[in-house]
Amino acid sequence: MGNQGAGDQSRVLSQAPEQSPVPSTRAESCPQHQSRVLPMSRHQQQQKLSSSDHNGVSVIQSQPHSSSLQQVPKLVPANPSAPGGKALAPSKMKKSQADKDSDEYRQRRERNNLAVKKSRQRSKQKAMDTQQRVNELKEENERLEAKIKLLSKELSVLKDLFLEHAHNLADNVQPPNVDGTSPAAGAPNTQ
Amino acid sequence: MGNQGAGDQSRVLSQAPEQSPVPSTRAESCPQHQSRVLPMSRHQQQQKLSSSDHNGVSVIQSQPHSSSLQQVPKLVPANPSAPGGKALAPSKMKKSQADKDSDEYRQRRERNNLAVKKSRQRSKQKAMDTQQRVNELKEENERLEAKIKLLSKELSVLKDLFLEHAHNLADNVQPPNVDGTSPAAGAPNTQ
DNA sequence: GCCCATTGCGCAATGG
DNA sequence: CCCATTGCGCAATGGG
Repeated sequence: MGNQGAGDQSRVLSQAPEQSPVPSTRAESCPQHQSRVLPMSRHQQQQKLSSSDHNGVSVIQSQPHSSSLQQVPKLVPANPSAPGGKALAPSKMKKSQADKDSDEYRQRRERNNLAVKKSRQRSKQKAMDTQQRVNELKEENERLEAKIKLLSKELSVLKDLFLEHAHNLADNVQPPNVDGTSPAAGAPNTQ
Repeated sequence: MGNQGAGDQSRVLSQAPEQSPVPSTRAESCPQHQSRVLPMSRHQQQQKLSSSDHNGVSVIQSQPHSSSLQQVPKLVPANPSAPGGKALAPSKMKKSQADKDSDEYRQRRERNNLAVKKSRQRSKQKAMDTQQRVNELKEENERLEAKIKLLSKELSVLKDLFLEHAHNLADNVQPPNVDGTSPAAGAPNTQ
């Protein structure tokens, strides 16, 4: 959605009502610029790991409302427009073009691109780690379940043994007594 | 990297060596086009969830080598250039511009953008689910550990009881018999 | 104020 | 041909 252009000189086709809720600042001109050699300063490693370099992309950016908000130019090519109010003259705008050609701008972009690449790589790694953690935990879980099973079995065996023993006592120690008045060896608690 | 421009009509500033390792296909003109209202056909829901709509971005695309490979135009605005060989005349190129303005192209882009948004949303969701899974498994683990602890304790208590009982037997059932010839009530297996 | 990190977004290539 | 996924660059924004 974000796309909107002011100086569209052709191709109006069917729609294009030029709605633009923010009629303010708009870029008109649109030279090609680019072709930057990119000094690759900074860390200058130019890893180029996942290099595809598939396409040459030129991006023409118009700072519409962002500038109208009179914010700081941030990374964007020092937006000298937006004098204070909003919606400046729809004339000269090749200015921003120059900004994009600026050495500084390209450097900033380059650095940001690296940062982005790094960030994404980390993000992906983190995701993989999390998945790995899931697998580990699942394994651990199975181990624990098995142990529980074992312990339970052991416990039941021991209890049975106990019971049996009690019976033996009842049978051997007090064989004559059959009326059930025997205090011990009652219904064994199966707990 | 990829960026390069040919038809910059003004503003050359300092650098701009116009290197271009791929002298082939290049876009020159650079109208603003855009302002596309985007019919939002297809599903036309226009969720606009994370809407920022921060900027209007025009992208001028040159299909350098990809076209030289004489591949199918894919999504790119039907690249009629690349007759067969490579590196075509650096002249007319407003053609591709028209392609980008094409209704079809915009529709394809729009659909792709939606697909991308959807895909990313799912991806993010999946990541969150995985994280959630980790938490659940961790909890489950604790539960199991606790259970193991409990069972172990129970088992040890039972064993002690067993032992004690055996002692009692030895002491009460056969107090007179001290020579150890008694068959029963030997050393209880501690197992 | 600058820098890096993160995030949303659009484009294009590619896989299914 | 369509959609899904992925790599990438841009810009906005957050935190130091």
